[in-house]
Amino acid sequence: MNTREGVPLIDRISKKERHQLLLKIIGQNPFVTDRELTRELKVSIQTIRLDRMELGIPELRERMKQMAEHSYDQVRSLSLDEVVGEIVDLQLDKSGISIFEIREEHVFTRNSIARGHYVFAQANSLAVAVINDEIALTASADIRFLRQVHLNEKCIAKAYVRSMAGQKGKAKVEVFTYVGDEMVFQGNFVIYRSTLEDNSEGGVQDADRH
Amino acid sequence: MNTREGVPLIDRISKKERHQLLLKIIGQNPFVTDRELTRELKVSIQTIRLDRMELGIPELRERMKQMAEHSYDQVRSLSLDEVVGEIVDLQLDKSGISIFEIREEHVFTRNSIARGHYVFAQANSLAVAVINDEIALTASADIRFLRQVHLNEKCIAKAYVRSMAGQKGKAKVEVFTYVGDEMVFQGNFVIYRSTLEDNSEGGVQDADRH
DNA sequence: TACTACCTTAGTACCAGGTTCTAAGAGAAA
DNA sequence: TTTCTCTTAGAACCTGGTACTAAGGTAGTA
Repeated sequence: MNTREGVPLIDRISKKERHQLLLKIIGQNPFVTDRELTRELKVSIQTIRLDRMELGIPELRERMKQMAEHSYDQVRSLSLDEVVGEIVDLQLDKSGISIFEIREEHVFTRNSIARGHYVFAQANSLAVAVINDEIALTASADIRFLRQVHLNEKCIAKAYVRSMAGQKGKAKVEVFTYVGDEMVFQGNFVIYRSTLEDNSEGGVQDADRH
Repeated sequence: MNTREGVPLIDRISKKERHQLLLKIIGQNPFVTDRELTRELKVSIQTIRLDRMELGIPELRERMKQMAEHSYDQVRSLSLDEVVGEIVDLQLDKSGISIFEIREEHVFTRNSIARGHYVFAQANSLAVAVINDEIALTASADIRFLRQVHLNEKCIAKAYVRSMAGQKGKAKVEVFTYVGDEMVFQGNFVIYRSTLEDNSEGGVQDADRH
């Protein structure tokens, strides 16, 4: 044990401890190089590399690549997220259907139950989308969460336009969300609509909606 | 101009065109190497590198690093996002305040008005957070969007626990959201709570909540 | 026609941050 | 003493570049 004179075990830590420390350091800062790690852990660069191998930690560049790819995927899926849920059927001013699968990022980590606002967001997005109007905004809503929705469940929301209130600027939309044939959510939305209200801005109500 | 025999200007494009193409290709796939680009653009690797220099496009590794750093920041801010909005005051089972700033990603691109479900999400998160319970889930809600919220506006949500319904498993929470001193949203939430319901699982109601 | 400017290509040296492999020493256990 | 694990060292090699020098083609112009 460290045959030197008075110095007994100064900062000599076990392999296991070093591995824990290594995981922690890389966890906190994934952009650290092996050379920087030698300074923090006081071992040679070869040891660092053996450690990474044992722990299955890829090299810095690979770590960055994975993060970059991950973020690229995320950005792409977020930009698709104009609407929460995928609209699979849409009859403007009549009805619409959207599908939304509950993933990790939508649930409480404690119990894997979906956060209410994601279920709401799907219904809200669909209620807005189904209104054939340039500007459609939620005015109010009356909602019920009928049963908990869990990780990996697929929510199918169906929206029906119930009343156009004589073009008076508001539409009522009813949304039912199902998992399988169980209803998990029900909401009555009142949606503001812009067109044909007071000033007819002419011809925009057929603008491209997808 | 291409002194060879019959072949006139076959896929000989101008520098400008090549630059446009280069930008497009890297835009579509930031993970492309210079070597791969030589195959797509039919020029030498030196030309590719001169082009990148002129256009100020960094090398592959630098591009990946930037994306990774960007996503790292995002992930960190997202993981704070257990709750939509930042909770600045919390008196469990009594009241809470959260702040949420409307950014680009929260608005309709057309008119920069916040999507309703973000405003709802802030209120819903706060309503759930204010309940001092292991498991708290939204059962139903009655909400009003009182005025549109625009890009860069700061929403301040205040939640008040109105009734504990005699520990019967439900709590009523009222949430008011303001921009400045204007009320923009109001919601009445009914929140399921787990503890002290039918089976007393003992001592968990003081579990760490932050 | 020659001169000049620009574009393109080739090649070399060098770099960071590694992998892979061989080898050897130190300390502890059998 | 031998054996084993842990640690360190060093060399060869890899990818995806940068930085720099040099040379050839092409085009326009005097």
